[in-house]
Amino acid sequence: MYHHQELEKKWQKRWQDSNLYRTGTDFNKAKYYVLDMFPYPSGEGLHVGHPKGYIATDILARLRLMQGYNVLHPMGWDAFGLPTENYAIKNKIHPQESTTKNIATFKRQLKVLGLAYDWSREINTTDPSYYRWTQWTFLQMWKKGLAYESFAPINWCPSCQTGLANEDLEDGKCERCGSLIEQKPMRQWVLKITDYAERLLDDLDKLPGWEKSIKEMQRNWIGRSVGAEIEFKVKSNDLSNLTATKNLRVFTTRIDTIFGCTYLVLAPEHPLLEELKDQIKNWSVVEKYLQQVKNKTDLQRTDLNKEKSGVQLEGLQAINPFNQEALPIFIADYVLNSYGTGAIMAVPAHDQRDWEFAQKYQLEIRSVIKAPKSFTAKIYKGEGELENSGKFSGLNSLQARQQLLTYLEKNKIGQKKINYKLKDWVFSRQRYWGEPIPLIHCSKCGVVSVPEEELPVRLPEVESYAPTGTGESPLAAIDDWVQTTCPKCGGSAQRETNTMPQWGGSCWYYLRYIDPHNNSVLVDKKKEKYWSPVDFYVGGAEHATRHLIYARFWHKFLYDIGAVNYDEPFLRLQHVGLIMAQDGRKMSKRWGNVINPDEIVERFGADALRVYEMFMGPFDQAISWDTNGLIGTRKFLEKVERLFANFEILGEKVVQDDEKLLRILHQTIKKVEEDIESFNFNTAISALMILVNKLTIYHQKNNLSALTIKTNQFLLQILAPFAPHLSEELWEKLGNKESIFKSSWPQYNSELIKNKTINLVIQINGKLRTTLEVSADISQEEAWKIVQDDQAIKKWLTGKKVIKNIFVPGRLLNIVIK
RNA sequence: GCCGCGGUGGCGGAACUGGUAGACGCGCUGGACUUAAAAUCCAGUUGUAGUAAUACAGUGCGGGUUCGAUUCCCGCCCGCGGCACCA
Repeated sequence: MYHHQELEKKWQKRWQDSNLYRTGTDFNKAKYYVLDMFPYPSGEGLHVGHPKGYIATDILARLRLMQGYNVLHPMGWDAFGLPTENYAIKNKIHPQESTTKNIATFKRQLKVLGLAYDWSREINTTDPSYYRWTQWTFLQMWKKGLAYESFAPINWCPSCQTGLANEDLEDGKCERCGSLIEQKPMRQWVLKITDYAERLLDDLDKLPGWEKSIKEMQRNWIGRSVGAEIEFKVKSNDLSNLTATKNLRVFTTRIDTIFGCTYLVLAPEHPLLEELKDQIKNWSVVEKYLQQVKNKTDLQRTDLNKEKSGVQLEGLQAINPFNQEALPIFIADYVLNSYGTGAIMAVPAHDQRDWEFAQKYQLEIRSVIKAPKSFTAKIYKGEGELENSGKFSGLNSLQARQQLLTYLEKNKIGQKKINYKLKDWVFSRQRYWGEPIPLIHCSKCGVVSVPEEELPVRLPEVESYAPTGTGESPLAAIDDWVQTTCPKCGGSAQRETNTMPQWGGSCWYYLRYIDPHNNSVLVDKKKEKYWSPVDFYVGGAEHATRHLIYARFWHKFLYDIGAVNYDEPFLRLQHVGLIMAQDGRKMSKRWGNVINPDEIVERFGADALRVYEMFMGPFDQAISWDTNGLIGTRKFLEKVERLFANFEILGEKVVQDDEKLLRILHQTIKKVEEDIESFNFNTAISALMILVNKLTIYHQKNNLSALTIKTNQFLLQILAPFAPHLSEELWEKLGNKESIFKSSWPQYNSELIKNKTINLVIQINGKLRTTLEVSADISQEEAWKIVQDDQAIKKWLTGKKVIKNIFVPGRLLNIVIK
C-alpha cells in the first residue's frame, strides 16, 4: 500500500514550484511538439473518457523530455460555443463568467492527473488578445477575396436560430440539437474553402503519419469527381427548326455513355425553369410539382428509398450535341441543384437512378456499353466496350472518354471538369458567443474592413443573449456598438453583427501556443519555424471532417500569405478510441453512467488511472470502462512499490546483476520506448508487468534484489512516463536529488538483449511436437542431430520417410515426413 | 449502395516480415498464511478424452496457396465508423 493522495499532491506541487514542464527555449536543441485537441470547457466537467488522449500525449511528452528534446506540450480552451451561450440565456449568467468557472474546473481536473503541461502557455479562444488574431486572419482572407458575402439559401437550424455549415449537419439534422434543418435564404459570410479543395485532397499524400481512416474520411468529404460538362441546346417544340433558345450544361463522370442519354433532368431549383417559363406548356403542372418539392424536408427529399418523381417540361427539347437527337427534359427532385450544374444527362441503361425514373415514366432505355457475358443484373454500371454510339462504338470506356472530351473541347460544346462535394464554408452565425466579424457596412463605400490596428473588435455587453430569430445576431440590438464610422470615408456606418462559428478559433490555436503572448503578430516567424509543424496530434475522430479540414485550410491560407513556413499543420495524427461506460453505452449524464475522474483519483490515485486507461486495450479502439481492471493496475503499482520498499531494507547487500533479468530489463527498455512511439501503450505496460513480476519472484526466492541499485533505477525511469508520481517518489527514495524527468532515458544495450538460448520449435508436417532449449545460433545440422535422438520425435519418425527439413534459424525446425 | 476498420478463451486483449495461438490483466477454481476476513503469495484456467504423459479439434463461415495460415488469395456472413439520389 502507498498513500497516493499525499504522494501525488507532493509531487504535483514540486513540479509546479520548480517549473519542471516549462518549455525549453534553446533553439539549438531538437524540438518535439505534442498536441492535444483542446477541449470545450463544458459545465459538466470531465468524465474518465476525456483524459485518455491527454494521458497518452503526456506519456509521449515525458519520454521525449527524458530523451533530451525541447518539448512543447501545451493546453488551452476552445471556449466559444453554444452550450455556454444557452446556459447564459437560461440563467442570465454572462458566458464569460461561466466560461471562467468551467475552465477553472477543467484545469483542476487535469492537474490532479499530473499532466506535464506548460501552463504558462495556456490560451483561451474567447480572450480578446487571442481572437484578435482570429479576426486578423479573417480580414486577410477577406482582402484576398476568400471571404465573401452570400445570399444563397443556407442550412438553418430553427432551434439554435442560426445558419450552419454543411459540416455542422448530421443526417440532415443539427449536429448540436438534432432539429431538422431548413433551407433559408440569408445574408451570410462564406469562406471559399473550395478554392483549396484540390490542395486539401492532394496534400493528404504528404501525410504518411496520418491514419488511413481519417484521410479516407477527408477524401470522402472533399468528394472529388472527374468528368465533363456538356452543353445541350434547349429548343422550343414550336420553333424546332429555328435557333436554340438557351444552352443547358450538364455534368457527368460518364461521358462514354452519352449516346445512351434518352432524356435530361433538371433540379427543381434550376434557374432555366424561370427563364423558359413561357415556353413550358404544362406550367401549371410544373408549378404544382415545385410546390410539392418545397414542402418536403431535405431529409424526405434525399431519402433513398422513396420513389422517384418528376414532371416533363412539355414544349421543350434538348439536343444531344453528339448525334443531334432531340430529347425530352424533366424536372425531378432526385437531381440536386447544389451539385455540378444542377442538371444531368440521364442514361437509364447504365445508372440506377435514371433507370428507376425511366421505368416509372416509360422512357427509352438504350444500352451503349456492352455488359460482360457473365453479367445478369438489369443495369450494367461498369465500363466496357461501347455500342450504339456512332463512330465511337467499339472503343472501350477509357478511350471513348478521351476522344469524346477532345471532340467536346474542339467543338466548344463543353470541357473536362472536376467537381467537389465540399461546399464553401458558411462562416457566420446569428449568435452572441463568438468572435465578431471585423467588417463595417458603409452605405457609400460598401463593406469596409476594420483597420488592423483597431483589432480586436470586442464583443459588447448585451442585455439578452437570446437569438432574435430574424436572422440577425443579438449584437444587432446594441445600437451604440453597431453604429460606427466608416474607416474609409468617415461617414456613418454599421458594424457587421454576425459572429464566427465555434470552429474559427480552433483553426490556428496550435500556432499561438508557440508564441502565446505576442502582441504584434499572430506568431513570431522564427519561433514558428522552430516549433512548427506539430509533430504529434491526438484527438477524437469526430473532428476528421470538421476541425481537421478547417484547420488545414486555414493553415494553407496562412502559408500562402507567408505567415507560416510549411503548408501542413500536423505531421502525425492519431485518433483516440472512446471510453464507453461499463454498460457499453456512451458515458452521458442522460444515461447516468458517467464516471468522474476526481473520484477515481481520490480512491485509486492518478497513476493507477493513467496506467489503467493506457492498459485497457488498443489506444484507437472504443472500450468499456471496468473498475475491476483499474484495481489490477493499482495492484501492479503496489507491486512496484513493494519491490523498492524491500529494496531499502536489503539495500546494503552487495548484489551483482543477474544476467537473465538484466537481459529482460534491457528488452523491456527497448519495448517500452518503441511502444510509446507507436502508441501501443497496452503492450508497453504488459512488458513492464512481466519485468516487475520476474524481479519480484527473484526477490522473494533469494531475499535480495536481482539487480544493483543503478540498474534497478532503469525500471523507475521507464515506468515514469506512465506513473510519474510513484516513480518520482521511489526515485527520490533511492537517493536521487533531482526529478526523474531530468534524468536521461536509459539506453538499452543491443548486445545484451539478444537471447543466448532459445526454445527451438520442432514441427512435424507443420505441427508442433516439441521444443528444445538450445543455443540461439544453432545450425540446422546440429539441430537435426539432436532431434533424431529425441524420444518425443523418434516415435513420429519410425516407419516414415523424411522428405525434407525446413529450418528457420533461431526459430524452428520442421520435418516433412510421409 | 460505396469507402474504411474489425470478428481470437468466461471478459479486455497479445502474437515480429507466414513460423510455439491465447502474452499481460480481469474473473474463476484450488492451496498457503490468518482465530477470521482483507491483502499477499503459490498452482491451475480454450474445448474434448485421459490421473497423467499425451492426442485430437480450435482465431466469424466455406474454399485455396504453402512444409507451415489468426497472418496471404478467392467467395460469403456479422459488427462498428464514414459518405450517400453527388450524376
